[in-house]
Amino acid sequence: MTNIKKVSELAGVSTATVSRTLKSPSLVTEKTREKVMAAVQRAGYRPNWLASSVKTGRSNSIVVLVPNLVNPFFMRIIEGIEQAAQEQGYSVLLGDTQGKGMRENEYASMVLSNRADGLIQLDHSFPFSENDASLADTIPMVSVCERIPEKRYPYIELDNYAAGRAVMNHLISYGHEHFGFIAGQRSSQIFRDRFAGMKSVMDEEGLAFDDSMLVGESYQIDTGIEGVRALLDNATRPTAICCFNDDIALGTMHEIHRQGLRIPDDISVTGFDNVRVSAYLNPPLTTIDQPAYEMGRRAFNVLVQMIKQEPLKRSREILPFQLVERESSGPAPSHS
Amino acid sequence: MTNIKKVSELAGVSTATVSRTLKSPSLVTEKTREKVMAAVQRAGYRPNWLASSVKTGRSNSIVVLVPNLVNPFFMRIIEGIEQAAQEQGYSVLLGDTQGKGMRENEYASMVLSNRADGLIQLDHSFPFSENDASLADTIPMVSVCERIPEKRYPYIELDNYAAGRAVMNHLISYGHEHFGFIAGQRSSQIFRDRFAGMKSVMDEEGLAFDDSMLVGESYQIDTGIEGVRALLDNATRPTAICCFNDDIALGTMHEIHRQGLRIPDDISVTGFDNVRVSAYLNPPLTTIDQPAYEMGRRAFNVLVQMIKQEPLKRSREILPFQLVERESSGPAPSHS
DNA sequence: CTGTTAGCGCATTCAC
DNA sequence: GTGAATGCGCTAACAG
Repeated sequence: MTNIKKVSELAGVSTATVSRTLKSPSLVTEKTREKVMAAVQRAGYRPNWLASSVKTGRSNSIVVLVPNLVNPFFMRIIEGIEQAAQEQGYSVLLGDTQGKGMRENEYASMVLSNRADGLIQLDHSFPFSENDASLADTIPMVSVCERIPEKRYPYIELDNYAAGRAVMNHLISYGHEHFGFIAGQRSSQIFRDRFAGMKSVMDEEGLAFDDSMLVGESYQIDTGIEGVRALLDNATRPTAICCFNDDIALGTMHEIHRQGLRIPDDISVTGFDNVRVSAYLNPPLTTIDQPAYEMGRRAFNVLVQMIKQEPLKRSREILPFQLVERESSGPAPSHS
Repeated sequence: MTNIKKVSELAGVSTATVSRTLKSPSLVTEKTREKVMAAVQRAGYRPNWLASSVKTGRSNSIVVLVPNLVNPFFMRIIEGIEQAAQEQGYSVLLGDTQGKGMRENEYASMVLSNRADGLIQLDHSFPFSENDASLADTIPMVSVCERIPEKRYPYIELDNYAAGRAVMNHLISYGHEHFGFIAGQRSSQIFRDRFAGMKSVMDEEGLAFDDSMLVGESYQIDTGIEGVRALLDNATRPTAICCFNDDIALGTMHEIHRQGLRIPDDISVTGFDNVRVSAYLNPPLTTIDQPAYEMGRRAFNVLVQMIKQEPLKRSREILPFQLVERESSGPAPSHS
């Protein structure tokens, strides 16, 4: 291990000068700078990042808590986070929680032990353990795309209510009247917002909603498959199915095809997220585009402000969505 | 910042005892342990991870270099790495390189500065800069799914040659004779292996290969789209297209459909990776399944052995693949 | 089993 | 502009 002392001896200066040369070169004469740099080069010296972090008390790392790594929507958010972090000299510690509370606790405690300076949560749960909760009040944390209930942490999200309305308006404009809904986690705020948005339009149009048309409990492909089976068992079949993310929509389309039905001729399908593959499905999926990359960037920027104790302009950022109309949705089939 | 000293005063013991109680509880009396734990609780104390790492010299973190975060195949590998790391008390620093050499250099240098103990490379390039290369010889590094040429680092990969053969045998058994190939990065070893495997079977069967039937330069959806356009412009149209990953296959299928052709009736399509969505495409994709998750786990386990300076049994692990036959491939169309 | 002591490698006072 | 000295928070060696 070549350390700062060795370099200082090699250069014939003090350790302080070496440190200064590397951190704030302007404080040092050009001549000594050259001497030091030559010695650094010759010794193959790398400042020990751990040691300097102990001194400054900041790790320049953040933890990102993500329920899983298979949902490409999350990855796109993380890409944005990572990019912004990289630009500002921060590193990203990946915390794949698998949705398990204990894992969340472990990763969250990394901030408490100075291993990371802040935390971005992609799920809707409060990640700290009971025991840590009291310590957690002052630590920098941001949630993105979801929202942590009953807590005052900043969050970045979509106007999910308006997005829900957009989807429903779109389908109604095609003459649909019977809808199926396949949800993800129902405990989260985004479910409530999206669903409320959809229902508000139905109410305005005088369309009835039946509880049996709402199925699904998780954001997975299989949820779509099982959802279709349940929905098509109903007395009145839906002519349009609203899926609460693109993964569910993928399973939904797959199962509809398997049953020999056509999309959108027999049933229209819509999603949420506008994941990369959605544009290339057969047929391409109508969905709500979320600016995932940008959401990630924003989340990091807000987090960094908290870390640097800068005052936040606002603790809530709502980003614009866009309804992307593709071929998976179309006119309702005429009555037989 | 509550530190170990405050806790020691609160508990009426020395700092060493506090440290011991937390790290190796068996070395202290039950009674003092209780005293200390009570004080820890009361002070809301968390050991400063940075400080203890400076002492031990190990960060218990590793860096994972990944060309991009949108390819779900990579994410599955990272999931395996992260899982294995978590089990052994390591954290994963995410290094999204975007395939850029400078980014690789930066992330790789984290190992040189004690920010991480080791490195897993998912791309095929040597990640260190010219300048760092000499220091890099002794650092723990593993590559997975790709292989770093001219270097002696361990790697985990598939028998890509055999997999290439399997794909070609499958298609030939369906009577295909005219093939198109849409490749990803041609500079990598896996391209050479897979392609050589395919070609070896063609040679054995006396089937000719024409350079114009090989197109594509990157592992992206668009590559598939452009690839199809190029291939279908040829004098003799292929009846089967071998894509070098599932993303390319996705674009390929999309463009074939857009041109009004049917899969597999007019053209068969095969992929590589068996990404999660591939099973749900319309039609489902025939592809080579790679045990990505397991590859990630293995890579981490090998890396940890290197970090701990344990001798490696072997520096090369070949994992089994599997040809997954789905509906995107079928009998060659009969001659018109 | 516990306390004292001495660092880990570096950044930052304070003199000069 | 530079050097000497101090300490970040913790762990490990040694004594007792």
